[in-house]
Amino acid sequence: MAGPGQLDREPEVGPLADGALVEAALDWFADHERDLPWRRTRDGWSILVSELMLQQTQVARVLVRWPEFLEQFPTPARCAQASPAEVIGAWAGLGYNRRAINLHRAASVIVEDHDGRVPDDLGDLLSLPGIGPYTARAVRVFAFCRDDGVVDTNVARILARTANARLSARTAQQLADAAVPPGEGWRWNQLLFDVGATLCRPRDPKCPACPFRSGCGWYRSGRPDPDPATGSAGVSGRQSRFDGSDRQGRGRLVAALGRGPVAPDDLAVVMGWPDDGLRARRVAATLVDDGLVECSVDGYRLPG
DNA sequence: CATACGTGGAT
DNA sequence: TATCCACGTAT
Repeated sequence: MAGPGQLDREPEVGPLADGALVEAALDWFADHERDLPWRRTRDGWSILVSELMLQQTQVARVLVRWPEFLEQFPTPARCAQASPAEVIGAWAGLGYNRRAINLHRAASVIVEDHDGRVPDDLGDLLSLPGIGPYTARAVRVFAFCRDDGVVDTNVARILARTANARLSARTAQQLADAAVPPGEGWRWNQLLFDVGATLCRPRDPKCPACPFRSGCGWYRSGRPDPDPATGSAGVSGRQSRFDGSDRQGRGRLVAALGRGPVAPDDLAVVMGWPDDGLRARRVAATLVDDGLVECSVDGYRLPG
């Protein structure tokens, strides 16, 4: 069935699924593995919390916050028993506060539907609030030693560059899964994270030091523009400005509520829009919708 | 499929 | 000082 269209088809098995390349990469990892504390546990809850934090926060800050959170909420049951306000408080400063609420809700589902243990079934994990394709597979691989491919933005970039193609989400996941050496899911995915973080950077990638260079389609063709990672599935693009955004006001309100309730008359000032009470109430309503904030005639507070 | 979502660091 | 960047999920 050879035809003109075949060359345009996305690959089903990429260059990473190659024995020699796998060996080179595992050797590289043995010498360059980052020493991160969550790599020393296989506890499902600890892994789940670390992955949720690492979605949005730099490693340096998670290093401090992860053990603190787990000390306060060492199990799904202890998290589910706490009030949303306590979990939001423990999340303070990490950003994307909706995820604190989702974590609290996920803990409740884990207690009620899974006997208090983080499930290892992909569908069960995906059905938990705040857990999508990345986190579900990360938990399966890093807590339960499954052989899934874990596609974050770094892995998505590696996949696109080695395949020298812009990939769809489906193809990226397929390539990632196909590349996992059987029985080596944990090591393989951790090493891809480290290659992405230290070598296969968005700009100025360190190709000469990369264990994948001999099989990398983009490198072998001379790294032409455009970078195939640009616009490939799972690779982050540009973002809107934060200063003056609704997000900024949401963050200010949640931070203030962590210190105590806010009266209706203070809302606009707290959110940073002293001359726009309408906007303040509108944006505060989105936080109420998210379950992050409660509102009454007395004012605003975190949900007890 | 494009956009909203937070905070801090890098340039 | 201003701008850009990271990070996956929900919708």
